[in-house]
Amino acid sequence: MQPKENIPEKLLKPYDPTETEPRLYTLWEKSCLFNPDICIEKGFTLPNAKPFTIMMPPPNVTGVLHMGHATMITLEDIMIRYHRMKGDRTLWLPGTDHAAIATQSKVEKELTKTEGKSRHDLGREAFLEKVRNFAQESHDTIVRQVKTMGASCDWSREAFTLDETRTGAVLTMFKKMYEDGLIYRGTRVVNWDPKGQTTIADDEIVYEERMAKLYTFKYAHDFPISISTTRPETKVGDTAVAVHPDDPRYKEYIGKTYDIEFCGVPLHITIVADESVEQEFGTGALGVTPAHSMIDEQIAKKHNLPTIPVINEYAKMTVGDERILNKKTTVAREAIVAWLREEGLLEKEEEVKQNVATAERTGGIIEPLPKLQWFINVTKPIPARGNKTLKEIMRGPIENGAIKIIPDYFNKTYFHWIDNLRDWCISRQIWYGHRIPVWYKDQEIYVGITAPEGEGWVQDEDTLDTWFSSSLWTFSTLGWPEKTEDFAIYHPTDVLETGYEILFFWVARMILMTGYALDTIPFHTVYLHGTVRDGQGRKMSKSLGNGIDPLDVAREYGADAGRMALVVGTAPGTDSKISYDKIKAYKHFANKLWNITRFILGSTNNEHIEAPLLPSDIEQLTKYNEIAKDITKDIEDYRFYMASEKLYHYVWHELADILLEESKEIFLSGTPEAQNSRKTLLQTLLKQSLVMLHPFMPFVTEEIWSLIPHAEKETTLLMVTPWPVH
RNA sequence: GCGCGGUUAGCUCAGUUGGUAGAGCAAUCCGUUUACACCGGAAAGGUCGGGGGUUCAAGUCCCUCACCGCGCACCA
Repeated sequence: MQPKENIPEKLLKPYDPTETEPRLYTLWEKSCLFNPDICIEKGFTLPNAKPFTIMMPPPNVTGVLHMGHATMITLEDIMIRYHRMKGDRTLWLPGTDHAAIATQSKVEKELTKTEGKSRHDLGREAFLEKVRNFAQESHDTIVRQVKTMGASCDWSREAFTLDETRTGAVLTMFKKMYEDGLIYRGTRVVNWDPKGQTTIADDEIVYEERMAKLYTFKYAHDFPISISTTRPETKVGDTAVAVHPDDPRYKEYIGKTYDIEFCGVPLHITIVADESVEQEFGTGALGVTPAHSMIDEQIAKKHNLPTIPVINEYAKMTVGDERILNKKTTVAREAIVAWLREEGLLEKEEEVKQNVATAERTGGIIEPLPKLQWFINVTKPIPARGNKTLKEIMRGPIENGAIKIIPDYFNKTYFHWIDNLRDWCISRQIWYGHRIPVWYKDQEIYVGITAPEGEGWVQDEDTLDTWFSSSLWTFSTLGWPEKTEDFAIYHPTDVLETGYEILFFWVARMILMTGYALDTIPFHTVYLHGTVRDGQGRKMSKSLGNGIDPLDVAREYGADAGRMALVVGTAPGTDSKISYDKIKAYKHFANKLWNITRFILGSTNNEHIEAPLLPSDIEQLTKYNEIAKDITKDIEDYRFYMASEKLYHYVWHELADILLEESKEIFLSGTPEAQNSRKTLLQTLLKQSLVMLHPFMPFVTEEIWSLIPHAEKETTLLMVTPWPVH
């Protein structure tokens, strides 16, 4: 008998996530239980409970969130909800990143497109106003998306990398590092992006393989050595030719100097010997252009060679006659090749594959230029840290296991990166970001949080690399440099969950800043997720039109389904594929839970039943407890892909397919004792399953929880119901 | 060039300390008896990339080769 009149009406229809999810999120928010203080106040968390903290990697305010963000939100919410239910003092602090270059270039592009203006037409303040508006809109969209996915983060503590508190932290850190001699200003060849009109960091460069021509020629007829280059136009800035000291072909020329005229430009070339020159490559001789190549700059330094800049910030030539002066490098290249041909100096021309350095954000081709910039010295011993260098500070916690990276094979990649690390150029010639807190007056320099007293001080025009502020994230979010209670309780944080592609950009630099400023680590565990690809394994991109919008997923299938699809079968560090087929499967699963509930409520007349269990049913409960323990272990060990799959399997193929099916027979012809025992069992197993599924599928489980009968001691909100396994 | 992954059922991927392989999706057959067709049942499908080694025992450890992907560097 199924007395339908006792079943809540909505349970008689299929589960409807679109109606349920927004309603429940509002309910959760109203309860304020995303805030750990309130959890303590209401008695769901003990005041002396162990803290568990995750700082949400702040999404860039450049637009909307994609499936990668959805993965991040899902994994973090799983951990957070699990720990909250376990009774930990659980804080998940959300925020957004101003993403300096990315955001500015987006607004600039839009400005050019719609109004045909550049940022200089508007001026610094007016342009910044536009960027701020854009960032605000983008922020609001992002917050909506994060909420749609069910993230149980504490909005009362929300942070932005460019808000007042975070700016205070950034400026304080800059000053501190400057005073410790770790931040310095110097002229060095840097990666200049002519399109974005700014320097960029080494790891903001994307290499694109292209075909290029490698030209072999002599500077002049009376010059003894041939050289090869793909960039003949830079040769007007050459001050030396480097050869290997053991190369018999060139030994006799080492130390000699030559005065020549190269396409109308007088050159003074010294032949130097340098071990770094490969004898087998090209002619075995390297034309040294100290101003426009990082390698050449090093050679020039070693041999005390002069540096002659010949290319400006717009990638135009600054020397020569009308053939090349003020011409774009590419145009000048052709002019010089034509001249070489005319003069009969060109010996060889061959097609080679070449990696061209381009700027990640603008796509501009990088022009190495000598520029006066601010740098962080990563190899200077720091007395306050036992004379360790920043490189060593970054290396230490990974080496000694204080920070664990999951999966651990990323350790090697991490060390490899540190080994190749050069000083970090932190100044950017853009407007959106933290302006460098340095003021100049004549020969004087002032570094401070606020402008110096007195007349005539001019602030540095540049802003800081966006990763400078991101690297303070685990503690700037807690109010540092103020000695806040939050900081005392929640730092170091527990887990940093992010994509492996920003291991160096961000993770390493957080370790650097935290080690330097606080002499501790920012987090104990780094969980790296892979890139989410489409069903065919392609990266999701706008141009391919294969992106999946998390909001669409929530609307069509429910956020729960999207979350499960992102987590089941997704091992850390490994790229995963997502398709609507997979998402649909978990929508069906939510509905399965719904129907299981309907059956159980129908069979128990929607009453809470606590009857003695028959031995066979006790056995079922024991079996469940085993599985629950196993799943809890999986969660503790960050195997969310396994935990979620096991839960899915248990609910569908044990609880539904076996237990529910055999219950039908019991309810039809079993003894009253057997019936009551089974009713108790089913109710217990359903509730336990809901509890354990909650971190993975928070909405449908919370909704069912609100529809089923409970014992008096049970809490009304599933999200703060205690985890059954300890 | 240096380094890191991957190669397991048609597809996507699991396989935690070595004990002769698992899930989802798809495909096949049967079933609509009141939780659910967003369903149930059944069967099918893999010499775990090739080769070699260690071991009583290897997808799992070691060596080697091949292919795919990625990172870093070089890019005269």
